Amino acid sequence: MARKAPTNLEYALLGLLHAQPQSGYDVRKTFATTAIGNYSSSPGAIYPALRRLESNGLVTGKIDSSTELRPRKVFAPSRKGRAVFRQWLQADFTPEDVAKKFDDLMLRLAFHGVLDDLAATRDFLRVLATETDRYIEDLEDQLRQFPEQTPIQPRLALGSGIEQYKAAARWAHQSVKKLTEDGS
Amino acid sequence: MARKAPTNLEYALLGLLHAQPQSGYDVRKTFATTAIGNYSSSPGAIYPALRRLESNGLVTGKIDSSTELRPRKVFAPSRKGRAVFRQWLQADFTPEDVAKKFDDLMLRLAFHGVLDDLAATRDFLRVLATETDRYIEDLEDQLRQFPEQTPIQPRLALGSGIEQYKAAARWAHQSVKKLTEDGS
DNA sequence: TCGCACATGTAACGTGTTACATGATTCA
DNA sequence: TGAATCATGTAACACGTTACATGTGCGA
Repeated sequence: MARKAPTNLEYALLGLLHAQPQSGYDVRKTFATTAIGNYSSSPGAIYPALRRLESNGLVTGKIDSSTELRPRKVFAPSRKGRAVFRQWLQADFTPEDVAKKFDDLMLRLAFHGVLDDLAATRDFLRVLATETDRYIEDLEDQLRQFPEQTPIQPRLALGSGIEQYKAAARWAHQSVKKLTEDGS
Repeated sequence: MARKAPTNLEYALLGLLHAQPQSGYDVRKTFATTAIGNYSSSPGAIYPALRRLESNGLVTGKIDSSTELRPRKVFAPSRKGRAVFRQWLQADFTPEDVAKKFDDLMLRLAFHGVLDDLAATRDFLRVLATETDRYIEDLEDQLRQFPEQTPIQPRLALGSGIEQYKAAARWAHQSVKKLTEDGS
């Protein structure tokens, strides 16, 4: 065994199927119209990913012929799929994740509700907040270490990143507070 | 002809070579230690990309045997490479770019200095600022359209995105102001 | 002598992109 | 009749990831 970990797209699909069993076409619409991750809604990505999930036993597909249109294939997570998904949600994350894969962490957060454990979400956000604070210092160091004559454009680009991470940090701290207040 | 457009990694390499002709190993170090894009420093990405640039005539490589270590291959942009790079910097961008490829735009901004035209950078930021404002409204609409019973986690995840884009918008507007003041 | 920094590369693999194919139903 | 929407899929392709290969010089 020791199967390879699912890709982010596969986790995103698994998450959507947790909320509501649905077809590939349905999730394509979701990807096309909402800001979830930034996953492509291209059929060449979605359908093969659903196939992989199915052949790994993480979802089960059933043909729904009840409609008069072309039959839909509706997928739902299996018990194993649910277990794998929960483990992904609860996995530790590293400083590198904050620096390079912030979006992945937001994807996990978006689906954190399936754990049905606000304390877990609060802890997640707490770690995120402190790691983000740390990374901001890192970025500010990089800005300081730019040589004197560095033109303004790279400074601006880095500055944009810093401002965005600062906003994320404020948001994370505030969210922890919010969850602590109405969660206890 | 009608060559395929370079990848972002290739543009990033081209940009670094504009600042200073250097070897693959040199750029790997840069990628490994700075926040430039989030490009990987893996040799399996860098060396083939440099090869592609070379075979498309965008950079030229010269063996530098002056050191006693294993000889380095130092790359520099060609005339054609410089032209292609400038065109990339000046290309229009779409709302989709702001929504899904903000990082790419920051990469372009970081290298905008090679245009040596502060007015161009200011215009770039102006468009970026207004498009970002627009996208924020989009995201806030999505948040409002969440059904009543939506759990808090997806709201938080979307909220994080909104806060980050708001920070980016403030930064962009402020940068325009800064460039207008000391640029005229 | 062991390992690390320098320096460049290759091979297998998996995944996403793009473009195409198919076919039914609904509406103008 | 033709176009749009529903719905699923495949094939070619290119790129990045991971892991491996190779070889020198230097410091412990």
